[in-house]
Amino acid sequence: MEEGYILKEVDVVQTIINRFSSRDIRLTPQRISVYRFLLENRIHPTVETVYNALKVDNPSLSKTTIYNTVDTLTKAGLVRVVRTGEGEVRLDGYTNSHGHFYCRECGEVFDFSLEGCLVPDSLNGFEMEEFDVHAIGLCGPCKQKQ
Amino acid sequence: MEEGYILKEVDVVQTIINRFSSRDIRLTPQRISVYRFLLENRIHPTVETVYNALKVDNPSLSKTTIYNTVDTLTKAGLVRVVRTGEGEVRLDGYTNSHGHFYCRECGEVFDFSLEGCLVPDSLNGFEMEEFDVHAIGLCGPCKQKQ
DNA sequence: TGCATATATTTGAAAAATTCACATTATAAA
DNA sequence: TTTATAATGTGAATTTTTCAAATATATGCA
Repeated sequence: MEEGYILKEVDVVQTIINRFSSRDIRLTPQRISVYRFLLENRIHPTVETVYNALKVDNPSLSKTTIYNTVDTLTKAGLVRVVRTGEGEVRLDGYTNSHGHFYCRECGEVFDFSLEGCLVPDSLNGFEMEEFDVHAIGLCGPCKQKQ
Repeated sequence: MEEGYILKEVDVVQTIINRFSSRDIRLTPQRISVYRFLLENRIHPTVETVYNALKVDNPSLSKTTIYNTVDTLTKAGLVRVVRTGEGEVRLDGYTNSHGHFYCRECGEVFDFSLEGCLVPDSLNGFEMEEFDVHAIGLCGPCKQKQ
């Protein structure tokens, strides 16, 4: 299965196991639940949101573990840390190329396509490892309410 | 004079006075020195860097004033707050359109042109207020050293 | 020039987010 | 099952940013 796309629910856990195994990431319940939450909830949650959601089923879960897991999965290319223009840290379990729009009214983060946005060529001699595009403004619903 | 370009040293203070006055920003020595530092030092400094640099001539300067000033000048469109992909807050006294490249080795931030990077059209009904592009990687010098 | 008023600065404390050290516990491989 | 290695959880520490309140300053007007 190609990575970066929405998974059928029944496949999720097996997919996570495969991805972790192929990257030599140890399988722990905490890591699986964090990654699963990100794959099944495309809401660009904060660390706090993930923590609160998973604490319900695992009261001993610690926030440090979320930070550690995000770090591990980010380095493995399975998770992206998105920083909104206002500095909030949001998590994304999908690492295919896309931009992020942050609504300053409701706080929601929306994905958008980066077609037409070419990587600049004025950086000769530089080695680009990440390329991020983000926008701030009002989303459709919030714009209409005004 | 068009805004957003490098100023001759002799013009800087008068330019700052004009820009502040036309935006009803009170002229205080602290604000002038912060903005002047950003215009004369295109190094995308941190708040800490600005604070340390200006403290030399004004020992009673407080970091809160830097934060307040950055806030005021950002809202007035004279300063940009740049957040590197790694989350560091950097300041930029130039608000014309350009992207930012962060070197993860030396920490320097480089400007690059955004020509060819079109604002996406897949956001119909949204109101875009800011549009930021940033990259992470190795700058030329750091790449060669490796 | 001096006064009045609104605004800015400073200080120290507080809050929020993230990292750290270390003891405990769990995973994976033999 | 055993063992070595690695991950988790705890609480404290660090870092960055914000806040409230007292003091000081800038600006407009007499």
